[in-house]
Amino acid sequence: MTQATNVTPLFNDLAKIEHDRNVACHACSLYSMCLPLGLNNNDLVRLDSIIERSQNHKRGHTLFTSKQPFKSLFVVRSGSFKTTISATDGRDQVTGFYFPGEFIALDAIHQQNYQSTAKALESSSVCELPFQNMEEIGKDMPQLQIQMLTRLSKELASDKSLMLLLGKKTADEKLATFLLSLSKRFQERGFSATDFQLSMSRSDIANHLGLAVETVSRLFSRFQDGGLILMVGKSISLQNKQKLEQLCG
Amino acid sequence: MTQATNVTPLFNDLAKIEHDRNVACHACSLYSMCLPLGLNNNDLVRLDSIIERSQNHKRGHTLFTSKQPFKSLFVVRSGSFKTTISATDGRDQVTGFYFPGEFIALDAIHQQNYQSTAKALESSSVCELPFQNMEEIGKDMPQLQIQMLTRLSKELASDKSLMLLLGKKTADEKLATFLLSLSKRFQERGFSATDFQLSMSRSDIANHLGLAVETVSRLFSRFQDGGLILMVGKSISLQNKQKLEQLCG
DNA sequence: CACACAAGTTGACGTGGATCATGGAAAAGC
DNA sequence: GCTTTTCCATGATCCACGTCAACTTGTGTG
Repeated sequence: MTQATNVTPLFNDLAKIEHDRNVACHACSLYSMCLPLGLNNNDLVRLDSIIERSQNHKRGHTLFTSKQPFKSLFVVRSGSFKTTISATDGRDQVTGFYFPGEFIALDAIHQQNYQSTAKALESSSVCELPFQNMEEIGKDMPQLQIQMLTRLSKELASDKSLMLLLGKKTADEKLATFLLSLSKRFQERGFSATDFQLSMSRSDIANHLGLAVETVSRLFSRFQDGGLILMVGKSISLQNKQKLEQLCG
Repeated sequence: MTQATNVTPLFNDLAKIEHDRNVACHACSLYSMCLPLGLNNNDLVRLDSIIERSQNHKRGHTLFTSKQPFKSLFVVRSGSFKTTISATDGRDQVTGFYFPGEFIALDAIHQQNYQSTAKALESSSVCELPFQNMEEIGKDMPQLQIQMLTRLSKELASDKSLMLLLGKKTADEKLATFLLSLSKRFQERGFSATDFQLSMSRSDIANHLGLAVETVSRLFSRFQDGGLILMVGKSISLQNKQKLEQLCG
């Protein structure tokens, strides 16, 4: 525990990054990794005008649920979210975790309804993009359309990697891959690539990776014993990224 | 075997559907489920002009491989394809099977390179859409852009379902889900929903579902013994769709 | 701060499906 | 045609990970 106080200040906490609800895209700290990248000033203002910036959503708050009518796309502004889909018998699968600058609900565009359920993992906020309006302004903004295609394509690619993970990897490989994927995404956002908070529960992680909670728990312990990581509650520090990379397969 | 000759004429064989290489979109039998749907005549002609229609690709032919520079999207015109991605150690995952009217390589848009490898499962042909040109003409054709978004979103949704399958379902549920998904796609294309050819090998199926070949083989036998299906080589007939649906979970 | 309840850890044990092994059937090459 | 190779089926065995159970640690609430 004394160790914890040592380490904590370094750890990223995405919920701690306060965003003024009224901050426009051009002034947003996420600008460089968000949708508006590459738009000219006029277009940016127009995009800005259709965006609805949310209040804070508390941990556990449901952004939308599967079967609700599809109205808007969402971009995480602060905090983090998970999405899940359910089988008929209630089993569900965590299909993704979403961090600032990332889109939620892209899989709903082709339908009248959301395809999944999105929940905040911590205090979080989003930018809401009413899809009707996006279609409308998109007609005059080819650059925006390209951006959207790119975003969708990127999520597609990462979903395919997850298929490889779910279908072919062992438990160790799964967890190592997961940790490094988080690491990379934090780094892209200007945070430490080695020290961060896991905003999701062990059981969310287990579910996402197709494992049992107990297995994840044991693996964290083994990784720690092996000097790969250092965990204190939800804070994790990657001690040996090279070894983790070897483990990914 | 005598039974086989009885049944065979009914079975769909996508490779058998001959397409004149020069047939334009408006005259194509896939029109109603393909990209151009909803375009006006002018736009259709313009889209038509950038499409390069391929020769026949033989079974096993590689359309593109991962790491090759991304140049074009492809739409299956006849036959079928599989896509795979590989782990560093050579293990690979069949990420999808593609039938007439379906897009291949949507996950490559955001990168310079293809993210996966695409192989023909049988004698097949494709329409090639050079992406540069698509971007170009897309600027004046919002309807085309929407179509593209919709297509991407649809694949995203089906990938999420596959995650649920890979992460949470038992072997029986996996296979039942797979068979019904094929059934649905054949039906959408105007073919029998119950009698069709499996153009992919057992091992492709196993790989795609995160199972061993032996397991798939055993399951086919068990399904047949249980009166759920009737198989002769690569031809399958779904005898009890209702029971299969119950099995999906 | 104490109480209740959810989340996480760890051990013992069981099992679904992988792996290994063998033989037959179909397809591909010559 | 014959040979070779790949594909498929089925039985015997094994093991990675799930399940069950008991305990500890965190967390939110009045």
